[in-house]
Amino acid sequence: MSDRLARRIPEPTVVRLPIYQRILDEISRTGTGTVSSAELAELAGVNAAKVRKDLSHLGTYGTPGTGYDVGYLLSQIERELGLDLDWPVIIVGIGNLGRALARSPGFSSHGFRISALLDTDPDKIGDQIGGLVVRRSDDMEEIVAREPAAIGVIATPPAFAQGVAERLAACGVGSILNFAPVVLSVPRHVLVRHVDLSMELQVLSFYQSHPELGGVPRVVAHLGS
Amino acid sequence: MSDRLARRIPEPTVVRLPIYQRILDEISRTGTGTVSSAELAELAGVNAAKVRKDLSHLGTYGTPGTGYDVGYLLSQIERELGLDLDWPVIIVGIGNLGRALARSPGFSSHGFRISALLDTDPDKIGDQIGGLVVRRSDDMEEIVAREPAAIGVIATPPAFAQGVAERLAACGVGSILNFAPVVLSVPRHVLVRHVDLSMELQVLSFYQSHPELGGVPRVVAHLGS
DNA sequence: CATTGTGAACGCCTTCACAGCC
DNA sequence: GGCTGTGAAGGCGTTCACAATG
Repeated sequence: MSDRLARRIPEPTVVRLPIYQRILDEISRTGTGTVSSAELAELAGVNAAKVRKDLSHLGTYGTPGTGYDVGYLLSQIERELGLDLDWPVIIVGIGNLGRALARSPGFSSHGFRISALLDTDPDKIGDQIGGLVVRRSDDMEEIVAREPAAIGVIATPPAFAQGVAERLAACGVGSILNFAPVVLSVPRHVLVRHVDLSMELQVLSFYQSHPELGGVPRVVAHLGS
Repeated sequence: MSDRLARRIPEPTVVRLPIYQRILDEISRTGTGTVSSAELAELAGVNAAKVRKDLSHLGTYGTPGTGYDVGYLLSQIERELGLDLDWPVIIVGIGNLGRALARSPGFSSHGFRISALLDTDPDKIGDQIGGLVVRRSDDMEEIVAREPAAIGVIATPPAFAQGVAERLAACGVGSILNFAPVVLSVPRHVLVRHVDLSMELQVLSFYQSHPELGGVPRVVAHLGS
């Protein structure tokens, strides 16, 4: 189980990999050379068995009696996540949220790179945000043709999200991160993840109105589902 | 199965309830009186069996041969989610994201109501955002004592998130929505949900670098879990 | 001797399929 | 006839527990 590729990795594991990545990245800066599954589990808020099972899907990177080499494990996880590649991101909808995302460090590191900012509002077009100029949404096709984007981020009002999604898909964008509160319909080959901020509030209000069910979730990464 | 409370509702179902809620809310505005599980499923991007099973956890609200009464089902879901209650929300960290959240319609509807905006930056304190004034984070205890908050939203830089979480918990906040890229540790009775925007990008880059695994997720709600 | 990797048991959500009902 | 509610079957991730290993 240590070499081949194309072995399937369960989605819950994929969602946890970025957590391990961040933790290992922090540990690696403090100089520690090794971590055990128990330590990683503690920091990630999960149990040790899960950590070992998750990591076993990537390969046999641990040493019995010792643990995992931090730097090596980190590099393997980053490779698995594709963070060693270049991921141009195009953000459509430069309202408050779009602006926040454009300035977010997480959108400009580890292979992610914002390639364009698009909006329809003439007042916003031409604005500079983090070194990029906001351009006309109408020019999406032309812009992406010139410089392809791998990931499209939709931060528009809900009414425009489906249309934007279709155009992004037609432009060849491979995946979409959707912040608009609508269910998108896109070609089968386009991957969509949906982050609905107010949905999160509603889940919290559910559990807070049902203290009987209280003990259910401790920490949920989602955005995870 | 139609009356009692305290029957447990699976977390995946809870996470889908807000989706149904939004869809039913839209449908109810167009006047349609009835929906079938198949129609709801189509709009929610899931299958009909799941819709029926989900709804059956709330009660027996459907009519065989007809479907569900939109208005009635909507009101039942909203009651289940606690949206008929008042949920004061306090936002800590008024950077780009905090500002975006403060202005987000989803944070000021359906029982949610922003009760305070907090930041440590003297330049921001006193700013008006959506009718509220940004106040000093140092005054959190005093502010919450005067007007309790049910939900705390953390939109601070990662280094401050754990400290803010502890203070929110100490103030009696029942649940926390955390946007900082750190795993929070809080008292058992405090519910935490974590939304990590850059984690979402990493999940997308994973699937896009592994086309072999391509067919795995179609639409993921999570923030989502 | 501490810790990994993993087969097996377990639990839970999803999907099926159909009886029951309008 | 159309559609719901649900028991049963199925699938899959989690947890257990321990043999294997440095």
